[in-house]
Amino acid sequence: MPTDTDRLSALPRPQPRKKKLSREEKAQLTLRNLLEAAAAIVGEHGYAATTIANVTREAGVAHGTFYNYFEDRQALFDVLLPYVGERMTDYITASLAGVGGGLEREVARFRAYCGYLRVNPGFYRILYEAEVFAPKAFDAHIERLTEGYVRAFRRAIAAGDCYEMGDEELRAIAGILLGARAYVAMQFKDTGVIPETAIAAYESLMKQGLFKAK
Amino acid sequence: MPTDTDRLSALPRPQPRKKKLSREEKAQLTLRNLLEAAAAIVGEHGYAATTIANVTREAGVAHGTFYNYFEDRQALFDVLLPYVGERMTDYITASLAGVGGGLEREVARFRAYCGYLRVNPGFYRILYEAEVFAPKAFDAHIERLTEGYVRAFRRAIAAGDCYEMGDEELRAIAGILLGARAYVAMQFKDTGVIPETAIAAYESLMKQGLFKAK
Amino acid sequence: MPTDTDRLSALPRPQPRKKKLSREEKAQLTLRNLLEAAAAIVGEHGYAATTIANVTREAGVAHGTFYNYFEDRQALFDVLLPYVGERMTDYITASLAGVGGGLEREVARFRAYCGYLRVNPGFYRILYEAEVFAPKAFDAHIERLTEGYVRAFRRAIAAGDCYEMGDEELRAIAGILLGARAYVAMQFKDTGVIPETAIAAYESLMKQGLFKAK
Amino acid sequence: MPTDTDRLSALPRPQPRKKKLSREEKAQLTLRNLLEAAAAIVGEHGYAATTIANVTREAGVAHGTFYNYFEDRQALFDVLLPYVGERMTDYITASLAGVGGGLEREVARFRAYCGYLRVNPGFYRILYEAEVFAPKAFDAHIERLTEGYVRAFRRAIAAGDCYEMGDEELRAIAGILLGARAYVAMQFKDTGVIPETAIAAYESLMKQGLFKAK
DNA sequence: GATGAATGAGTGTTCATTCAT
DNA sequence: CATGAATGAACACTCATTCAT
Repeated sequence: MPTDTDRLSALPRPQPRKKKLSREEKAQLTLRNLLEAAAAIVGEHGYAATTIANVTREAGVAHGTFYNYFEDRQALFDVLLPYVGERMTDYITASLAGVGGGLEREVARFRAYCGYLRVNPGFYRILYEAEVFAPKAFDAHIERLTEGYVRAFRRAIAAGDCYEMGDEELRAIAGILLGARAYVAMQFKDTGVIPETAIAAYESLMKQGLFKAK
Repeated sequence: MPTDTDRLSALPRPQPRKKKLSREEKAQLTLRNLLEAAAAIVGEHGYAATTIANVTREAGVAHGTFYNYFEDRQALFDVLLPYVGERMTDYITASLAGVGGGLEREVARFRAYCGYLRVNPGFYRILYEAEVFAPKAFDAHIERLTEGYVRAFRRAIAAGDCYEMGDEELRAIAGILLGARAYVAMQFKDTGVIPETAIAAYESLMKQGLFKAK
Repeated sequence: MPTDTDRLSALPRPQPRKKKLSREEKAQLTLRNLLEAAAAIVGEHGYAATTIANVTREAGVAHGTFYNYFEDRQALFDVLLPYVGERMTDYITASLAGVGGGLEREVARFRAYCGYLRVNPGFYRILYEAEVFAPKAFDAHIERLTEGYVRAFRRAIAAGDCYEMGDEELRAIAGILLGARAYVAMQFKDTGVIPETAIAAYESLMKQGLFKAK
Repeated sequence: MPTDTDRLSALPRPQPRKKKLSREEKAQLTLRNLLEAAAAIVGEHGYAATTIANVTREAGVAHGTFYNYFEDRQALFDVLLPYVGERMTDYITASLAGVGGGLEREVARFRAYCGYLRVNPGFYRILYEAEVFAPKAFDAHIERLTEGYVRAFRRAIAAGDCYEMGDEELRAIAGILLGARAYVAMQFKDTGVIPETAIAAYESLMKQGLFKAK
């Protein structure tokens, strides 16, 4: 069954200018419609409220068509976070182009994440409910971000911007920063406003810690 | 309907000297049984798998008895996190008795939290799935912890252990620390081992931040 | 079990002026409260919505107390229409005191029925839903009214006011008049207004029939 | 949801010449089966005893299939009386073909109604319990019959067979006749025998009224 | 006789999944 | 491949009735 993540990266490809879509192109379009429908519904109402009937109705296809693209409902859930998660990291990567290193870059990353959430508020539910409804995808997502963080830290250490640490510690730090990000996002999920005080507090913590040396 | 949190705190009451339990005492016991059963099931299998039939079977009462104590399933969910959350904070408070202030105390708090999770692994799911299944209880729990953190920081600032900050920043910091705690817990939820490297990384972050001053 | 109709007629008896009620008086009061509560609930929401819990709550007694007065829910239903039906016929009988005979009296009866319904709108549901929920009581009520009608017709015939008819025909006529009454009541159950055109039409029908002789 | 009455009239459609039923034809057949099953059960045991499980078992379909055709149980109830009511009026209309006008026609109508009930004894419960379980359908049914009556009276008046009356009075008369019909039906619902005395009494009432002019 | 907690059978409704067309 | 009707297991919730206190 064609539910692997691999297939996702080959998905939409800005359609050429032909009018008639080939059979495979139509299939890709249907898959895309299903995923976008699922993203919209999960983002707004959560995984639990995301029924096959809802998704197919939103996607404009027949109920049974769903099962031509996904083994079952869980397969959709397992693939949804990778699908939207990639867009999120792409956005952040793009936002960081040209930004310096060390603290400045980390704060920019934090800010970019907040900005993404403001424009894509549904991403919050897709991500954080995934821990319950698509735990494997959630773990993979976290693992992917953690590894990205570790690489970034390695570069920052090499550049002398960051304190020396071993890989295990770096992974722990990455987890801490991801958690920080998540909870700050949670706090402003209702308002939708980027919380400047939170960003300032985050920056201060990154820069000097919380407690004075004795 | 008797599902308010208030009633919970009045729950067990070391029984008076009668052998036979009075009607009210038996009712309190039944409520306790239902809550403990729910905590066990949610902790192990999550809210979604927590059916009324499961809970009542585990509690040793009839199916319908559930509805003498809770308006509906959601009412149970709404009350479960307060019920177990109070035990968690009590445990941490007790663990901190006699511990000094500032960094040392914060690290001890982090360690105590990890220790509580190791002994009560179910708490993790009860807490973190609550964001999905009992959002109000979740928000209230976070708010309670945040306020506790802000008070602790205020004391640390007064003692000169902690950098000066306004209330808004303190709340942001509290959120960051709660998030850090959550994600570290998540990372070792499967192994159940206290992650000493994570504690060391946490301590280092609290002490000096992550990035060197230029 | 004490649910027979006989007991009803011995019910409340304007209480004497004693302060302390004797045991039996208290029991009679409770029975009365249960019946009035049931009448209020059935009248407003129908038999189907009339649960034991509702009735006892409205009557201000414990749930289990119900079963000291009625064998089961059906026993209450079986006794409710006799209870309120007697009040209705008493009212109509009183309204007819001093009214002449023949057509005039029948029209006054019709009018009195409409008047009773306006003041006791709940009676409509208690009566007409009884066909479904308390069929025996309903049949008995209809039989009682039918017999009353037959006696009245006999008197009218004896007085020369009414065409001659045998008992079977009189019973049929009684049914027709009861049905007419019911449907007219139904038509104005929402408005609550006495429908003068309907009364006029009824009178005309009683007086000359509907179709001209050829 | 396809529960509108409109769809009902389009139901059976003498099947085209295919042997295999098309998908839509099978769906129509399923809907028919559900309605006939419901009519049988409601007619025999009443709405209250009509469970989804009963209906689907009788119709020979799976429990869940019911919800492909009706939003919920109430939607079935709301559509049942229109479904059978149309058959009843068709029968009566057919019975009146060639019958004269005025009194003769009205008596024939009454007789036809009794005849329909004898052959379709379930109709009685479907109709008269509808006041409780499907009040909107009941009101609509009554309104439809009332309008039919008013039209018939208008014709009779034009033909000089019937006393002059305004529309409001005609509606009242229609209600009276419907009520009469209902109560007479009720009186012989158990025996199933057409009550010739009742028909004679009805005719006499229509012809000359009940009370002699003074 | 009053109380109200406990009981459990019964029912409506949902929805993922299948499969004939 | 697309369709959408059929399926049936599951589940939440109700409520009349019982009975120990």
